[in-house]
Amino acid sequence: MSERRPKAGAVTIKEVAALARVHSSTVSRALNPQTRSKITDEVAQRVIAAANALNYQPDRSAASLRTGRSRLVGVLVPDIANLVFAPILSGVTERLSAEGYATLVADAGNELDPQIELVEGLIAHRVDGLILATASRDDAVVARCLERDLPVVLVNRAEAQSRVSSVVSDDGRGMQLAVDHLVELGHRHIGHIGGLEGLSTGFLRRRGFEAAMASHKIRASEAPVETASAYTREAGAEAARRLFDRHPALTAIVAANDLLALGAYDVLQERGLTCPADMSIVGHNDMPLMDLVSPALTTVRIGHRDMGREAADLLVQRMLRGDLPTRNVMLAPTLVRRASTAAPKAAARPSPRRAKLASRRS
Amino acid sequence: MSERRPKAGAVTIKEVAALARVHSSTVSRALNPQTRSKITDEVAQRVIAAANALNYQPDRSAASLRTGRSRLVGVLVPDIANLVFAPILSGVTERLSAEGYATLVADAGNELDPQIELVEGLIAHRVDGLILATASRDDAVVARCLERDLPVVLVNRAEAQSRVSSVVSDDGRGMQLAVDHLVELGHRHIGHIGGLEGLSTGFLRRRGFEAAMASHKIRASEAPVETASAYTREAGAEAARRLFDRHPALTAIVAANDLLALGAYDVLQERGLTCPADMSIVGHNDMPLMDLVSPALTTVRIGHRDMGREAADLLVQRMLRGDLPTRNVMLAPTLVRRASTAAPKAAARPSPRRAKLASRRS
DNA sequence: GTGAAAGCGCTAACAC
DNA sequence: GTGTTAGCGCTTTCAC
Repeated sequence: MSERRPKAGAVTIKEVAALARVHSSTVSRALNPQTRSKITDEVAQRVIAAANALNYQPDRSAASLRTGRSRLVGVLVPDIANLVFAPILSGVTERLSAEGYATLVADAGNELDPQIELVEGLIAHRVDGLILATASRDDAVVARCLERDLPVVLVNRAEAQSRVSSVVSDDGRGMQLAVDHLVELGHRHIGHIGGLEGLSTGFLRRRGFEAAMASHKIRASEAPVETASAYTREAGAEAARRLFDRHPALTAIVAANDLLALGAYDVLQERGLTCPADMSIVGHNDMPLMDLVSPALTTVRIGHRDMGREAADLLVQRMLRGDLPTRNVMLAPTLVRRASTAAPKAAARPSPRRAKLASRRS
Repeated sequence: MSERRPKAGAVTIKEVAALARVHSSTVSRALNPQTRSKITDEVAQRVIAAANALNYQPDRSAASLRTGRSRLVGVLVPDIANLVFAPILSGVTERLSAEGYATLVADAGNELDPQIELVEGLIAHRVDGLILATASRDDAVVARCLERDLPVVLVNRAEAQSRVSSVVSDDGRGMQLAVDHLVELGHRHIGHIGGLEGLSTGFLRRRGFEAAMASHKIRASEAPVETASAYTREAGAEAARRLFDRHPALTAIVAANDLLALGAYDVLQERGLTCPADMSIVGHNDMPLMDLVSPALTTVRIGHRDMGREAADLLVQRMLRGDLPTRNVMLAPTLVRRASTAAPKAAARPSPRRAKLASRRS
């Protein structure tokens, strides 16, 4: 018929059936844990022996066609080369493969159109579910999946309305930890390099920063915010420049993520300033290697691997039963104190309160 | 029949055919670029309009079952959380998705059994080909794929015998660059922290180191090697300790990769030594962030993203035509000079040649 | 408990 | 150029 070259070793269920001298449907039943009980032990053993002898692997695309379930899960990440997604992917694939699912990874960027296109491609492969690390606060991909009744779980970034389950870090709490730490060191003029407002991480961390500053009775005018145009070192540097230029009294920066913080490092260097002597900096994420940059970055640690695992668990449950309520899991972040934060220079703006707070440091 | 919940929007070819008032096979032909020419333009337009109206996506598992081709490619990485594999994956998925393939990523570790199991799983999904970033110098997974006539391309690590196509960096050349640089700075006692000898990277870089040292007429006794038990910072630290303890005259280290070099950093720190004043260190790979560690790491840069792209290209061609000769592509590495290398301390071992070489530095 | 038979959605060989 | 038909390999209903 076609010129398709049959893969050597692509053993079919019929060959196994012939070897075990049973019907192919019996082979199917014997090999499926769900239906194994319907078969005599003796026959089942014979089938299993035959399957092993031939190194039989059921064709999943045939099974998928028949059952409507592919045991394939799609994962969309905005940038596979960005270091924070590596541990997320690691957690996701670990858990999914343990549950018998294979993972289709798509590097989808931040634009909607390619994302939709990639999702359509994944749907064409009849994925049983989707994990999105790309979600915006109002995500069109989520809407599309909802229409199609395709199980989805969000990871790292959540939607504003909780239409689907998600696993994220408690971003507000993370910012409170960061600000508390700086205030404790004696800082009162703290700036924020914000992430994109369209993403939950950008939005909630900015709000968390403002709330945390307010909780210390610091006026908004002494808590300036500059929003970066992307989660990159370069965009972080640009925002840091604006912040430093407009607010020379600043003694500390809280960045919405580590890459933005590293951009601030670059600006300090280009201006001949040093961290933490001239400026304290706090990041967010604790990406790999943040303990080795110079100065080692004080940052809010998120358990990205756990986040990936949890998201995979949620998705597996949702794929098993479609009627489960959506769950929005928040993981607790922790502050990792390193060398990029210290008390502000005493000379900067002497004040009784300042001196008192500053003296607290060990 | 079954209790399978039909996915909303899972439009079949028959529905498209009904809407376009043609037979399903005509729809298939009209939508397939290969067979489109067999159809009248007018009918084709009608079919395409109907397909768009219904948002039709052909079921790839059905097509796969019929054609024997799944448009699925499996990628095996030894550690998805290891930063060097992120850019490789990025290049691979970029190129594969451009060619219409989806990528099944498996985090396979370094053990053979789980690797085989994962590959069997990928084969069950009827992948059209495999990209292995996991290969050992004599790889059992490759053997298995060869038996099954499954297209494979190796990336980053090659086999000793070139049974299949591969894309790797020229590891020997990389080591020559590293050693040349150190010798030029005045170093004569240079140690090597080697990678696993069972992997081409470990084996060829160690041999490259020895050859490069010999090319400078440095005796093997002044070019000691310690092999690390894994490509990790911790294993690098252990090997560095052995090297320093046994060869106190050493003034420089060339590590088989960046992580091992960072392990050497850790040992210098624990012994109160500084790099590059007391010891110069060169890495290999130029992973992300190596410019930001302290001191910024001098290292051999490999174009991992390009490597991934090339490997994907090779695989696509191999999947199209099975009779292509194997190709073993070597990418040229470059040396990135940063702050972790400098001339050895003049005091260390004064000698006329040493002084002369050292004086060369700018 | 096992066999027989149908059919998932698609494509390609074969008619006309 | 288009319709008809068969069948990819599997699972599941239906018979016995």
